[in-house]
Amino acid sequence: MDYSPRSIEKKWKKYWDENAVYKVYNDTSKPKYYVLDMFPYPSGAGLHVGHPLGYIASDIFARFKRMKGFNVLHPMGYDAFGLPAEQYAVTMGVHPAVSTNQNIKMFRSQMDNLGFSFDWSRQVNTSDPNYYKWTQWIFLKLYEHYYDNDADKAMPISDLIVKFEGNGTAGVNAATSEDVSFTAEAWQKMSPRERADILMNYRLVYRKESMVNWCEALGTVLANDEVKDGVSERGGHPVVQKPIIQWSMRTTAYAERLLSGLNNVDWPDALRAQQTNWIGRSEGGHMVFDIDGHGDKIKVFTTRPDTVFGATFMVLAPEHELVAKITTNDQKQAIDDYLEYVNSRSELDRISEVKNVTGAFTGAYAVNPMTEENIPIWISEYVLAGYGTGAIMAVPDGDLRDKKFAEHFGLNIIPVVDQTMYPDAGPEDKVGKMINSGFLNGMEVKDAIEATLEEIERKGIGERKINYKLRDANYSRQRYWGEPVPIKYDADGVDSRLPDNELPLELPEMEDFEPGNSTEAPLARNKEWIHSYEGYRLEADTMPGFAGSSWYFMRYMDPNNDEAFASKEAMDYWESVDLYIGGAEHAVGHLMYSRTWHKFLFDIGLVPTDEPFKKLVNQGMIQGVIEHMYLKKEKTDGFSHFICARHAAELNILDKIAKIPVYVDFVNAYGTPDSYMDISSIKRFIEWRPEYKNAIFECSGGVYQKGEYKSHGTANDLHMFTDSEVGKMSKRYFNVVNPDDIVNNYGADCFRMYEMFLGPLEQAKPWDTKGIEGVSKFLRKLWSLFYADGELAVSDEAPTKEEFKVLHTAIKKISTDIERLAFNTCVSAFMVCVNDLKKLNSHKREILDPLTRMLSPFAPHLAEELWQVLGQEASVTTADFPVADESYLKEDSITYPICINGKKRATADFAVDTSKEDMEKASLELEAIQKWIDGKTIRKVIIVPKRMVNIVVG
RNA sequence: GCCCGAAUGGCGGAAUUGGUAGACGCGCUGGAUUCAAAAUCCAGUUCUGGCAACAGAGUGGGGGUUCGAUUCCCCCUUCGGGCACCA
Repeated sequence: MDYSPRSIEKKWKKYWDENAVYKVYNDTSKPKYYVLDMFPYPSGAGLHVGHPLGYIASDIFARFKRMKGFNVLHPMGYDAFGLPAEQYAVTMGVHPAVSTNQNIKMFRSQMDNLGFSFDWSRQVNTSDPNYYKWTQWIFLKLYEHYYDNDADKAMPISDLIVKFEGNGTAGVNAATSEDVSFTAEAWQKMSPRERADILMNYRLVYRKESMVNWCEALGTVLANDEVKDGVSERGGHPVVQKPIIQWSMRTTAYAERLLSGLNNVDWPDALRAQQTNWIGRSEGGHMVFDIDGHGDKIKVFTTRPDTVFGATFMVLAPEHELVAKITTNDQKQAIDDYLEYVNSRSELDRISEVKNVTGAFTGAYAVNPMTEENIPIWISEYVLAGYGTGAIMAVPDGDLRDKKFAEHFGLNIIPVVDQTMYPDAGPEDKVGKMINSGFLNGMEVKDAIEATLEEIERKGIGERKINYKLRDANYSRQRYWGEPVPIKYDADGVDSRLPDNELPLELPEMEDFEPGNSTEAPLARNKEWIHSYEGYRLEADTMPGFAGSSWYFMRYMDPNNDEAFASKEAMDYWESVDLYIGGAEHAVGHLMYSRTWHKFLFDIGLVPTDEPFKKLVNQGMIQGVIEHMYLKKEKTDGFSHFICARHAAELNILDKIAKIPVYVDFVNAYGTPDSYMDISSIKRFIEWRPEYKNAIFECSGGVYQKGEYKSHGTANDLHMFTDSEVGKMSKRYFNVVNPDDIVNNYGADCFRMYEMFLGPLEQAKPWDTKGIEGVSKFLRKLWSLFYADGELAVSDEAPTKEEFKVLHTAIKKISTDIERLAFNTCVSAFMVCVNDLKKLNSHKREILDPLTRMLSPFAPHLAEELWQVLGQEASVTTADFPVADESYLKEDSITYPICINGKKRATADFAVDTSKEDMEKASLELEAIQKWIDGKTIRKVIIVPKRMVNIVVG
């Protein structure tokens, strides 16, 4: 009988299905382990070989843990709401509900092809009303809480109202959008609308007019992490800043805990660094400057209070609220012109022209509180409205940007830090001695910072302050395909929540779901739905994609509960995710939002842990080979003109060519430095791209056009080198390898093992289809240990010590390597083991039984089949993972390298119990060693047990 | 500009706490089998010199610590990823 992966895999897939082998029960008698994959959004593109990498790794680990006696939760679901799903629907011209369902079916069938051990009965789908009911419910919990800075946790808004009624804002220390203060009496006198507005200032999800990233092409607001390089992450459309009334989530309230929590998780350093950067904590102080002739004051944030004596001007963000107030009549025109210029610029313009110095003078002056001197107030783009207070004290001597600004506009520069003692330091380094700085003169910068902070606190003109780059997340999307926000407004605009028993607030069916070209959301067009509640108007914006994905991992614990998002018992048992595997692209988006949600749910006692994901691993991308043809930018006699890549280099015209990607299978020897196209490949190319049917193809040997090859004299055929590089696997590079094809040719087991064999899980690595032969060969070899010459070969004979040694070496290596997720070396260990057994011609049951169990996480279908061949009844996935017996690994004697000054010069066998003295003596007497120590003194002899003998001579 | 990470044969990559560098696979070379091919099996494969035994060099480059460094420390180069006027 030959190894036939197709029939085996079909058979066992059916068996697993029918016997619900992977169904998980909340069986609290066993220790639990939770292995999670980042769930996919069901796009229409289908999987390529890179996608399943993380799923395969998590599946191997989940199966391993299961065999080690853990009750393993290993679920899968779909992130079906949100922009990508809706964009796909819009481009395909179908309803997102329809396309989402189709895509889910396709994903499911592709995943089923690979033998994953997901418990599909726990599947979640974020666009299912039974699921998003709880997304809305958690949203309302956020809405009903505020962040109490003193308690350092979320507290009910109802508590806050009690405080307002008693003492107004006195004694309230909470995270807010704006500082407000009022008395209890004032609170009593407020209208419902005024009170509602006040409370909004505290809620953890709040509605407010704020500057947002508006993407016209997508017709919606985007969160900061959805904007990359000034354009939308999805589609690369321009993004502008625009003031819109919309919902936000007060992530900033959790900034400090999001930062400190990173110390308690086992995550990759790169990811932690990225989140740390994104949070961007900086210590400094607030300082208040009087404005000459105005009652208003300007508050600034600075990390360098010590340099205040050198603050020779101030800069406000163009959007700063005081700009209009303080601008003098003389300067009004200049300021208006500048504001118009600022408004005309997109995010992309701002980013690409960072170096340009621009600004305008308001005509007003502030008073430097230390020097008492009047300093001019300017506005400029380089001061951001969203960070700090949107205003700075400018110290040309302490900050390069301030310096450039001062030089450009001819403003005063006072040196305040003498850094001559630190020749390598720049102005941004906090070192040097203070000069021209009154009471600070002579102090070191670090001491001066402290002294200034004490001084401003004493004077009452400022205080210590920690600032974060992290911004509150935009929570509204002016799109159709998302969770409706369960909030209604009365005629006065007073907001209120829907009661729990009205949830879910279902997304209405709409034929016309496309985004409008204004900021009005599609749901606003559905008048009937909007006015579902008599006398009220429903919120028309929907929630962003990250809403549903911020808590889905808790739902898997108890997916069908309609009393709670998950029962307390289920959560107390499963607790949190032990291992989370997914792409690094979610570093600051999904992972930041879910941590915030989780900390909030922890604060209000609804989840048992503060952090959701204990250990996290980013799987690396599997890359493809991209082959380019070189096309001259200018046509020749009206024809497109392709040129051999090497010939173009010889002619030195590389700057005059465009690279166009072609299907890799048009190219001979693709992926190598010698990849090239000949006439038959060119013919296939022309068939694919008829617009080039008359194009000229030129290499150093000749020219091909319209089916005719004209040699330059040499007899060579057309041989056009292409340009190979390794890069993303993507439709636009025509280099996508479909896992279904690989599975059809080699089987899922082979595909799984090969993906793991390619390299370390976390590393990017190129796909090479040829290499899979090695794994395929290994599987057939393994099969031949069970069936030799088509006959069942398993024998009940007792194995030799040598056979046991081969087996237990592999068990030891593989079980430690699975634990550290080094699956690539596991596959190597399997190969070594099978090769050795093959050499020993070993077909013994006592060897093959543990080998089969050990194989099961990697090649589950094949392992089941072999398990049955061995005469076992139940599924191998419920068997125990073998344990290495160290007694077989012990050696009677060990071969030691004998080194002279660290260089190996001989080897010698020593019995394990040989004393160090005897080993030293024997080593020095070795003939091969004698010639190396001849005439030299022996300084010492180092003996490292089980490793080596090193003789130091000199 | 700032913050991470990486660099090992022709290629993908191995190498627990510093202890025989190149496991395993691909590719390549030679051989067996075959009428022939595929498949399979065996042997070889870091570089230089040598028929060989063997010798020398060798983990991006330069320095250091050590009996001994792919591994630890300092400097530099290149590549990859992230952030980007954050006061």
